[in-house]
Amino acid sequence: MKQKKTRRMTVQAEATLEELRKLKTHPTAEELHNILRKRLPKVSLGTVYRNLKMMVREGEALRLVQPDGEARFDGCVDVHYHIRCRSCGRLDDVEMKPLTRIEPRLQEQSGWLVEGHSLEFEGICPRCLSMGGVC
Amino acid sequence: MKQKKTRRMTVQAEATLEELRKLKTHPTAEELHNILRKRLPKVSLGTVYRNLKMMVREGEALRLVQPDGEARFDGCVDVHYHIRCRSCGRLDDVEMKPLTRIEPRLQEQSGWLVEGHSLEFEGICPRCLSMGGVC
DNA sequence: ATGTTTGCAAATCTTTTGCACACTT
DNA sequence: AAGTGTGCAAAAGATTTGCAAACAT
Repeated sequence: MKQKKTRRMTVQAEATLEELRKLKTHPTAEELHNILRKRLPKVSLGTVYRNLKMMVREGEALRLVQPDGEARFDGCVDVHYHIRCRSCGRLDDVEMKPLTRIEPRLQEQSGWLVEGHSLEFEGICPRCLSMGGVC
Repeated sequence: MKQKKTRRMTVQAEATLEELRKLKTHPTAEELHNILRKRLPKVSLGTVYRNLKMMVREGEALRLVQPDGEARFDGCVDVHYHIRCRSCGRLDDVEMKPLTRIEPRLQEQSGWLVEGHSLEFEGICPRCLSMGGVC
């Protein structure tokens, strides 16, 4: 028979989820690691990755891939959209209510079972605009 | 003064663009490399990457990042959307006309200069559906 | 002739994994 | 006590880069 595979609440896992939820900057694993080190000086990057992966699997966090392939993480799992700055790379949330009609419509005419969508904008952020597009 | 930096049309670059445009499967660099080898047995993966990067920079191809961070390339640069199968990973084009109203609307109320968007659906493809979700 | 592109291999970068030990339950 | 999570370092996978030779202009 199978093992129980019960999930344990360690200080590392707890702190990771907590800090991620606190941040609104969609940090990379490494950025989050640096922040966590202030509380837990010996926490390893590998552990951060392991816990982030668990959190994503359990639906407690989102994993967002950047154009360069690096991942950013989001502690808010409600459906929402993002916008990325082409100049400085920052990733912000967007104030826009979720599109609810497109999924059923696509499902009808496509033959796919449509289970979700992600929408990401790109452009230049206010800060970079005020600095002439370079920041 | 600056160099000219003229782009040269080598057989490798030409074949890469040609094969990519022919394919509708959004291949990875490695998949494309394998296809190219049939025509150019000694073409290197590095060269494929270099040419793909140029093509993306010049607006001749799109680079699409997958959840695992690996990139897929698309020789069609018209605005269009994709859908990814959660089961087998395939990435198809979607028949849907581009959303034209969301960008200006977002720009007005956000303070960003909005220059583009990408929309990607996910679900289960017809083939996986017919095989019980596993293919 | 000049300067860009190539093939090769080594280097880089992000993420994963094996292992022995610590810790949660 | 049983078995999961951790830290560390090594491994893996994708992409980039340095270099000398080949090639396009």
